[in-house]
Amino acid sequence: MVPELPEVETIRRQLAPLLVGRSVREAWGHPSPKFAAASEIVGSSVTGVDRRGKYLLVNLEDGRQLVLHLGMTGRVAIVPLSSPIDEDPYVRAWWAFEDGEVLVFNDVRRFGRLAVVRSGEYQGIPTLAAMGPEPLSPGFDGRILWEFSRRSSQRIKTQLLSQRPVAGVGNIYADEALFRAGVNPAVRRLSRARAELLADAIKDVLAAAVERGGTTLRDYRSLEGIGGNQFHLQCYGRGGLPCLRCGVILRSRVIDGRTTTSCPSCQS
DNA sequence: CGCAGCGCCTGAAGGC
DNA sequence: TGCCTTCAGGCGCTGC
Repeated sequence: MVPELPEVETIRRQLAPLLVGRSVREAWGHPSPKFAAASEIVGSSVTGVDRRGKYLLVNLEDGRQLVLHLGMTGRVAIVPLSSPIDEDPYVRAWWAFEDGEVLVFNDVRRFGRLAVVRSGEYQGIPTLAAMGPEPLSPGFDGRILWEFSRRSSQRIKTQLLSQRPVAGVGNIYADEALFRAGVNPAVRRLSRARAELLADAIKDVLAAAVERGGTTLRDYRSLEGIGGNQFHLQCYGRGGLPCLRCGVILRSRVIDGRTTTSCPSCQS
């Protein structure tokens, strides 16, 4: 639904070859402080596109980065300059390149945002500055989750969504990983053994979703269309339906403001 | 410093 | 059919 790590990574892979080497000739940002910085990179050229958690990092030749967060409903697209960009009321920013194509950032609900920073200087973007390790990197393992949970008073699901123990996990993949690891989303501490199970589940769930091009539910679209992971969800969105492992009816409830689905038996 | 609470947004879906 | 309410939710900000 919402772009989480697999969806942002899918977009990054599609966007990178389309942007690298191009120079911004003209740009516009919605006057809201969330988007207004778009025009600061006129004259800069793109050297690469990276990702940290759910943030897209567009590297510029002048040592700065355009940081994009898609929020819930954000989308990016590359379109010809001749397209009717102004007719879409939800375009929040665009960047026109020398060669006549335009990167468009569309976001109906304006939960997304963008920033232009000196490369790696994220003090103005608190979640990015405090971001935990990339889950598909060697720097992430069960010990990280175990130690974080020892120091935290929050429920494990809320810890994951904070982006601090691990990067890029949102509501869909938190529910999926907790289900597959057999961990109750409401617990506040993890045993070392359960932390290992949860770390492995996070890696498995995210890696599989990246391979499938992300999960397409309501809002997410990659540049090239839709992902395929929605057909492989075992827990998210299945409240009231039988657990695929044990048959007990899955329970949906709100934990710290987030709809959460879990198995009362497998995740006890 | 950690964390709870709140506000931001608007289309979709559900109730009557 | 149409109006009203509720829901979706990532993250920044504020204040304890």
